[in-house]
Amino acid sequence: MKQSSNVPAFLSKLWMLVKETHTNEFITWSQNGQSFLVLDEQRFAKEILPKYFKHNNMASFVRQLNMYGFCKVIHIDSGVVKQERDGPVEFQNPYFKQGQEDLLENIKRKVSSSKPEENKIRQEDLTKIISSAQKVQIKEETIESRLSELKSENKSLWKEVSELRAKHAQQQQVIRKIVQFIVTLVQNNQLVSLKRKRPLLLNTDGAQKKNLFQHIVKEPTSKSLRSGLNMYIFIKMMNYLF
Amino acid sequence: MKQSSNVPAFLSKLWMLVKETHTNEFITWSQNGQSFLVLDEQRFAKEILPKYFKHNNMASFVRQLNMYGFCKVIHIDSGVVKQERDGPVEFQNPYFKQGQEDLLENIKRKVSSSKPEENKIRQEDLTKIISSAQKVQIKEETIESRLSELKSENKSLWKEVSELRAKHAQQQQVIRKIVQFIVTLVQNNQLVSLKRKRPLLLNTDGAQKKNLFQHIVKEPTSKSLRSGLNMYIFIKMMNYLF
DNA sequence: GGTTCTAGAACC
DNA sequence: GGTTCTAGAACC
Repeated sequence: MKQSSNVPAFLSKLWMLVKETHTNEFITWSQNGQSFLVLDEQRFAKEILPKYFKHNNMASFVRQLNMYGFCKVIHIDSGVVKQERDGPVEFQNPYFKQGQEDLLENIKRKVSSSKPEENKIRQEDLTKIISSAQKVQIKEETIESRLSELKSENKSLWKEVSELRAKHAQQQQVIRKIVQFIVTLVQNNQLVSLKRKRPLLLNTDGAQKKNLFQHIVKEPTSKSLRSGLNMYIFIKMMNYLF
Repeated sequence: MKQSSNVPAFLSKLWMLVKETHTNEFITWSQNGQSFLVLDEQRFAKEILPKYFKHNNMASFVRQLNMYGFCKVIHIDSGVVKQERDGPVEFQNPYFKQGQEDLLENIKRKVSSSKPEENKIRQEDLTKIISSAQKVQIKEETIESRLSELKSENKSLWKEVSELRAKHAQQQQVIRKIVQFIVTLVQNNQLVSLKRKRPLLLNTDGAQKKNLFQHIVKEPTSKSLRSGLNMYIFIKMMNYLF
């Protein structure tokens, strides 16, 4: 089989109508066979149409033609649209040509009302967009909240760091003063009464600790430690401390 | 003047067509005067229409009727739509009633193609929505970035706080050890050689400082300070420090 | 997929 | 605002 089963009823009937000679008084091919003409619209509608279709309205016939992609051919005379009254009506479709019945299968009926779907899709899309926008907004609010918390925490932390640094500096000062106080005591020979003889430890492992001492005591300790005895007391204390 | 100047040409012509007796063969009021009938559509279109309008097409006439809110009246017989072939066509409009010409001014022509505007508005709205969504997204990214920075800063701060606290505790320990060391020295009477007699200051203003001492020295200082002389040295040191 | 009524849109 | 061609949409 060729295409007859694939062609809608309307196209088959139209093809027959245009081709059949006994209807050529009302509907026939145009001179070049590229379109067809309806010669007497009123009689065609009332006498011919009901023989092929379930109506006798030209409007319904035209609706079907448009449905299948047929367009009315506008006649132009010298650049001016000239639609002569009661003249023939001409319709054309790129796949409706005289002698080329095989082209009919290319004519497709336009899908019925795709717009509702499009509108629905648009509404769905809008709904999705709005929904996701709300989610983004909520997320943003959450982040803003978290940001606010972090800022607050940060502020507290900076404050604590500042206070701790101050405390640290203060304690450093306290330690320095304590050591200086002891050094002063030693320098004033208030501990001379202690007469024990012990080896000077500074020469053995004091080198490493000297830096630590100097870091704490502004005054160089060397002056303070002339006496081996004072040095002994001092080193004992430092060993005790660090 | 009443309403004649406010009524569109089509409505005036239609009113005239329906009212005039010489056209009643083709177009006239229905029996109850609530609608009008076109009795012979084909002859009406070809013979009457061109006398009143610039065409002879029933379709154009119907298009205008729809444009002005007229609706075709469907005839129903015993629950079934019965559109008798070649029967009269009936149209109705709530403001087109026999004998009530004053109602005509209420009939408004439907606005021409409001849909393009709606579509444009929709597109504009969509554009705005998308634009604002992008802005929100950019804002969110900025906030996320700021949040990340803050988190990082926060982490560093927590680390520094931790370190400072440790340092503080360590220094506190150092100070405590220093003081304990000195107290030990005093307890061992290594400073007994200093024989100066001085009043005991503790009784005068030592009360406030006692707490401070106890805070630093774990061992109660009272035991360590049995000797007035040792007490003197200790207080001197504490005065020096704080 | 066919028929009908109404509306959109371009052009006048 | 009017006319024309085409399309939407409901109903069959």
